[in-house]
Amino acid sequence: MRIGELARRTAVSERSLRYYEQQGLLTAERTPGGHREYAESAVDRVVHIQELFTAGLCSGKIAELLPCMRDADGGPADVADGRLVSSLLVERARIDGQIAALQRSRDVLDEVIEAARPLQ
Amino acid sequence: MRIGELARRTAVSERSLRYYEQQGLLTAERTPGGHREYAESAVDRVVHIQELFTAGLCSGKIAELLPCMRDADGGPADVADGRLVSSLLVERARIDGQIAALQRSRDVLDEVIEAARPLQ
DNA sequence: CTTGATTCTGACACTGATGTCACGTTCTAC
DNA sequence: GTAGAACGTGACATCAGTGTCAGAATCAAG
Repeated sequence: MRIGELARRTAVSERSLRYYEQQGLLTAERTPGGHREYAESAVDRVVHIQELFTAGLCSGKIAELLPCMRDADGGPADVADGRLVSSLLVERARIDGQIAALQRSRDVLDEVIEAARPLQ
Repeated sequence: MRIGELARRTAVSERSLRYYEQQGLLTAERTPGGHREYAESAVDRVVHIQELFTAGLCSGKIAELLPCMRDADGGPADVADGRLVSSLLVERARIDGQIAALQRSRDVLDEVIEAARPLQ
């Protein structure tokens, strides 16, 4: 499929898809004229990329991580080395902290929302 | 206490504390010479602010929210109106989605980390 | 009073993903 | 082959919080 369709199907802008490619997160064949031609599996991959971005990983980390992920079509192409694992452990701790902060914040929001309920 | 001590006790830079004040998130008395003098409760407040920032709220939303929060020293100074409540419900939904994404990402990380375990 | 640490304001830089615009090329369907 | 949609690249802008620096003023202690 081409970039327009991929953008539509993933709800990610064409701009971002090109950026992902530039960062080494996403690859595409090219038509003779130079247009990108994506495999079907690109949809899943873009979803994964978005999730990891949402989780606060930067593109560099995602680029290291992706080859080690079990893709929709097949097993992982690579296994993390020690350096990557230790950096992933750091990310994992950060994510845990962020989940905790989000839950606390959600509780705060709930409290404020609940306090306003009688007035609604 | 002064800004240096507050920065030390909250592990937030002086730069950020001044920024919080500029955004209306934090207030301070001033010495005759113009130096900021913080109340003891500022520590808790900064912690709250940081949590909300971590949760992805922008300073504007935090500024609206803070007066409605139960502070360490006393009840909420204000109650959210309908407009604020509905915007908080949007934030809440966003936070829920973000927690879910973080958990999925953490699972992905765990999978990659686990796959590399035998090699450690 | 003097000295050194702290604080003040203001300005500019950065980060990193994304938006947007310009201008040229390719594709598709008639 | 031609019109219009879709795509290509490159450049610059944006956001929001934070870092950093300069130069001046204040504070606390000797």
